[in-house]
Amino acid sequence: MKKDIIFNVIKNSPNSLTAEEIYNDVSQDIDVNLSTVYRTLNNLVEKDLVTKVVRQDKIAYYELANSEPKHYLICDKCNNAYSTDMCDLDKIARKIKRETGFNITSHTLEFHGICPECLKNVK
Amino acid sequence: MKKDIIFNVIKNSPNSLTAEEIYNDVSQDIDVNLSTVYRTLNNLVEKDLVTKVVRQDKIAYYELANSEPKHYLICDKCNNAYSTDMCDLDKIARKIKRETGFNITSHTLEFHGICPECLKNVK
DNA sequence: GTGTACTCGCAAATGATTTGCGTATTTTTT
DNA sequence: AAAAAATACGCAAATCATTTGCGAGTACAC
Repeated sequence: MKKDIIFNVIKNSPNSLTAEEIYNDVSQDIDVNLSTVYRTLNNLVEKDLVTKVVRQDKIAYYELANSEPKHYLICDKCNNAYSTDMCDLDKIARKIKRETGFNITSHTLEFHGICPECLKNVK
Repeated sequence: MKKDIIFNVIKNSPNSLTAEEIYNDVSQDIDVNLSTVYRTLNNLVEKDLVTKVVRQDKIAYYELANSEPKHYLICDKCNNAYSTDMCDLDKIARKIKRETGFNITSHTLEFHGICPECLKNVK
């Protein structure tokens, strides 16, 4: 069924995707409705197979759950998102847990700025 | 003018506010339209007086610019947001800049989990 | 005083996402 | 395998935060 096809698109994508990107991709192979994509996506998120992250642009991005942490470098010029694992947040999370008693289960981190590509073009 | 009143609400609030919260607050004193609040907010953000952060709930939160970094502990039960500065992201940002050439200008960090209050009630 | 620039309110538009509902399609039960 | 129960899906309309067009009101400049 369509759920598998949608899930595969996410599984095979190196970066997180919007519902629309997923819809466009899936549409090339099968006939599907955008609302079905959204419904399926919510389903996959509920089942913890997919992670949904809302970024500053207010659009939800989906990616495989348990894939590496959701830390992005987002270029404010070209709007591309690069992910990075260059961050030791787990340590910080543990510290917060220890010192505040807040039971942290997930986190999102978004760096904004200008990517090297765009920096070149500015000059 | 109304811009000052709106700005003051933000200035005097210890935590970040939604447009609607600001609207409700301001409405107690003066007659104002919600679209004016939004327009003013965008204005203040443009002038770098106010910072806008979109959280995972897809709602924009506004706070005084240059106030401490935007790191939140958000409880998924009560939905309260606690801010924390217990994180050394500037160091990480510098490292990323150094190693990738990405020119980072800002960042947002959101921890999700259950706050100590709600943890108590669960049991 | 007349022009020019803001500031606002109001109603309508936007855009991502959700939902109601009727119809297929699959799965379970007998 | 047929009937019953549960899902999956398309379509159109609804949602909800936020934005925008437009016309009226207000302020400050020449």
